[in-house]
Amino acid sequence: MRMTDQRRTILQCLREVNSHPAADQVYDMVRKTLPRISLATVYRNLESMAGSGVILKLETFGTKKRFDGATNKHYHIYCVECGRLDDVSMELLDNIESDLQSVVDYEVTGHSIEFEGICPDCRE
Amino acid sequence: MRMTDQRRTILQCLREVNSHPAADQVYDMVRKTLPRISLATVYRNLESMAGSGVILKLETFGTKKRFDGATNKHYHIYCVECGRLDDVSMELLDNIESDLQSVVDYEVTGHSIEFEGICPDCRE
DNA sequence: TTAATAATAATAACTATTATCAATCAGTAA
DNA sequence: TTACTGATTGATAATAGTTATTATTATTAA
Repeated sequence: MRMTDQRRTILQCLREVNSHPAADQVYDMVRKTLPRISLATVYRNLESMAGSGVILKLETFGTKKRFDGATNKHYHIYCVECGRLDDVSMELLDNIESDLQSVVDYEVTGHSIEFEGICPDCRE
Repeated sequence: MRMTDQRRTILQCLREVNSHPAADQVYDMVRKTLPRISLATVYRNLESMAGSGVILKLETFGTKKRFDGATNKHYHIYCVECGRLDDVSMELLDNIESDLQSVVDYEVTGHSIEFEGICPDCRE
């Protein structure tokens, strides 16, 4: 994988926020540095970096895919009012995968937990 | 909410399978009984029934929304190879919501756990 | 320096879903 | 029963998010 300006800038943007932006939001951020970048380039690179494990792709909230510059596994909470997504500082439940493995025919390879709720702002 | 043939048939189809079909799969099933039903009607009714709690909408796997005729809360496991989605018989972790509530500013209203893995068929 | 390869920008195409709207229907009330 | 009225329908256009295509540009290897 070649390190292009576009790829470097996308990664930089993702790493300097602690939100979990969708592709169009990353596009807006990156355009401040590279105004001529194509939206397709953003999608392409987010996808390939997620594939190689450099970033994390979150397919679990709302309709858009979200991306996360932090690759350490953690859980999330999602605001049902505004779509805001925050990290949750809760220790991982590692044992539930092996618990499940003993009762299911699948080969269990992972799990994720999403909480939902109403964020401080939306509670007025 | 008026009880139309369309609505009744959609609900019936959902209840008689234990898979978690997406809208287009529901459409295919329903058309065996009502060949002239519109895809939009299927979407419309799935959405309204999910809104009123008659069925469950699962927004968490892949790109399509999945629907579940069973409304009792339970966890799921998703095959990363073929997209198959199965119920998991594991007791609900009710306490994790209150655990989280004490460390987060959100008003926590729910949680879901998704496991992923490789289903028996895809392991060959 | 040239040939091969990879990545890009622009945009067309695609998939899933939602909105629009005239026609029809279900449920009630006479 | 029949008439009424708003809910629902089918057909289809529109939209949102994403992916594919393609000609062009940049990088690497020979």
